[in-house]
Amino acid sequence: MKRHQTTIIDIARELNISKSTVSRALTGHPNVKPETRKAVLALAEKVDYQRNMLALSLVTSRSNTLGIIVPEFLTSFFPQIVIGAQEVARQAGYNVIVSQSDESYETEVANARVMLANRVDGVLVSLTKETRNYDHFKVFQRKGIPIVFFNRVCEEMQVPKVVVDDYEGALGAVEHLIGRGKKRIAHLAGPDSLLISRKRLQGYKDALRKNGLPLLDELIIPYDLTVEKAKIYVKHLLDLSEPPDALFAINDPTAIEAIQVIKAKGLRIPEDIAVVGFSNDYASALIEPGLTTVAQPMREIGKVAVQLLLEQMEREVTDWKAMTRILKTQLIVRGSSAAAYR
Amino acid sequence: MKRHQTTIIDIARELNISKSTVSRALTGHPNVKPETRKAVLALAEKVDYQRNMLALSLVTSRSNTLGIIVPEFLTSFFPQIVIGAQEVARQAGYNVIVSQSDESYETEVANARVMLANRVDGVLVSLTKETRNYDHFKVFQRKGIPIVFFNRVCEEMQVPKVVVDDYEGALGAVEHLIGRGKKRIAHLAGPDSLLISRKRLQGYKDALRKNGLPLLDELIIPYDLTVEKAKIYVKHLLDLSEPPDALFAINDPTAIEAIQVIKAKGLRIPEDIAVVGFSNDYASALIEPGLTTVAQPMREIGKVAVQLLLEQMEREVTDWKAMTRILKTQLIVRGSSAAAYR
DNA sequence: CTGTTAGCGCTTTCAC
DNA sequence: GTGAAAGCGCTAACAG
Repeated sequence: MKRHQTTIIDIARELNISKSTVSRALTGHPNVKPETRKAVLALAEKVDYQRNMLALSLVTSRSNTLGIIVPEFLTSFFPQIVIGAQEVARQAGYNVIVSQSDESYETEVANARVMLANRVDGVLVSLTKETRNYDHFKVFQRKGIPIVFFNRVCEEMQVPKVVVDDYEGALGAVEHLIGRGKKRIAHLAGPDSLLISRKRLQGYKDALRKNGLPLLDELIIPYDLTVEKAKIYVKHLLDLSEPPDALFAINDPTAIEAIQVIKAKGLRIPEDIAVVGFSNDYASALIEPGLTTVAQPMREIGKVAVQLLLEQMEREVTDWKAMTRILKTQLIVRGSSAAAYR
Repeated sequence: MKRHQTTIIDIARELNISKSTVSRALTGHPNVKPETRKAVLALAEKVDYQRNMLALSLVTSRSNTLGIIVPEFLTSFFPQIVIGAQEVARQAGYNVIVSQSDESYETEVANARVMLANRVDGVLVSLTKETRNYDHFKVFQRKGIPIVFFNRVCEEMQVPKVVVDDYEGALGAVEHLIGRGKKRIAHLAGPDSLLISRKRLQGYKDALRKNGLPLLDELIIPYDLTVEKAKIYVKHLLDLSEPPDALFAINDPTAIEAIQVIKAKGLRIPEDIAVVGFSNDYASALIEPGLTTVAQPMREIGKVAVQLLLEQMEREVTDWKAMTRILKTQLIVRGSSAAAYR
């Protein structure tokens, strides 16, 4: 089915002028007689003319589009970041293509191809938990297309990154638990491939160390971030001969799952076992008890990432700034760690 | 900053053949000598050649892109639909551009423009709660670009629509409450502009009527779906001289807000007042008590919508099928309406 | 102020 | 099997 969309040629013919003049009138070029401009604008409006961005992109070799690749879309975390990103992008006159990789490396590679084929002017990326090879992103660098990582960043690439202070956040969260008198604090950690996992783990470890608590291997469980595994490992922890009296989870979905398991087992939160999560997802204020968590400024992450991207786009190709912007987190104390907050 | 991306001309020059041949080799045209093809493919791979979809789109006047316009991105509802939609779109070889309108009519109009300018081959739309004028979507029809509405549909346009059975869902939910012995059932309804609001309201009314319960105006409160208003109206209901013994909310965020307010007031759920929501958002299983709700098949909605869109795209322009696909809902009973389920 | 021309990267006749 | 040429819709010199 071949459609014919109205073009500047149609308008030119109708008005007996050249298409250049129509183009100029439409783009606000100064050198156009007011009446001519008025006539063009009126006709364009009348026939629902929409400038063909594809053709424009071809001639300017800029698509005016930014790509965003996120690992998943299940909780509100990444959608919130996308909202922030879209806001800044739109203000700067850019469209946004979003694709989610379903935590699959293959899909991520395919998504990167799509972005490339659609000639995005820049791309924002948060990696899947599977990604260990970054060739599909290095291509962007080679082609001079700016790339900015956020949240789940690629360490080996020298490009701008936006993260939160995972180490500080984790440290503060665990010290908070220690402050509530907890002594056997377990950590459900993320996969070692993700930098956020390692940073948060480090924060956990240093918090224990600083406060003279022993670091017990049996209380540190790295896992793959799936709900099913979370459930299994929490059960495992509770069944230890000497179970933990607190649990610091790598993220909120995990912490929430933990709370369900703990409650099902008839234990009291936070008296028997306290729980702290990470991110302050929408759901964390809703569960019972409320989840104490390290809040991340989601929208801000999206905004800053786009700003960094726009800055890169105005630069020369070779001049990559590999700075990392670290945003602050904030501990939000709720009932899962402090009975008074119930 | 002008970048040079590798083109078929570069490859042709390198191999001393014409760009036509390169094009043929790349697209799998039969009339290419095997060796030539092999050489082209090898070089393309080596230089990270990515076919420029913009140029392709220009010549084929198809962008291979579908647009999705959703009203918001705050809960998991629309993101889930997007996931389903992307899945089917990808399988059919289409990319997806997503934009969210922030429940703002203005933004929706802008988003529609973007889709048009980017020459999407088809568009999926769910309206904002503000939208009363549909000119920005009628343009698609006039230009012969297929459009499919889902969830929040436009009644006055003769195009395919995907909805769930809001009437049946609401009816079943309210009858469930009646079955639990509730007699003064309030309804926090959505704005009258949305068909889903009216359908669900109708289901509510008919359920009361069928069961010989009075229809009380003071117990029906249409509102604008904001969290703040939800809170105010729930408080208002609880302060009535004769407060309701159950609450049917237009959606889950509203129901969840209601539960918070009711608990804060020290009333028991479901004994003093039962609550039922709509959609089965991620959070509804997490709150305490669990929220009884009318589950919608989110991913399925996205999938079916894209299927309908693809069907339209294979048709002649004029031949619009205005069928409405109605998907089934399922009542999920949890503690907010039935103590036994706690 | 306006028209003419060239060209962005690609596919697609039409020749050979 | 391959090349030459035209054209998708638009902008950007270059002339007038």
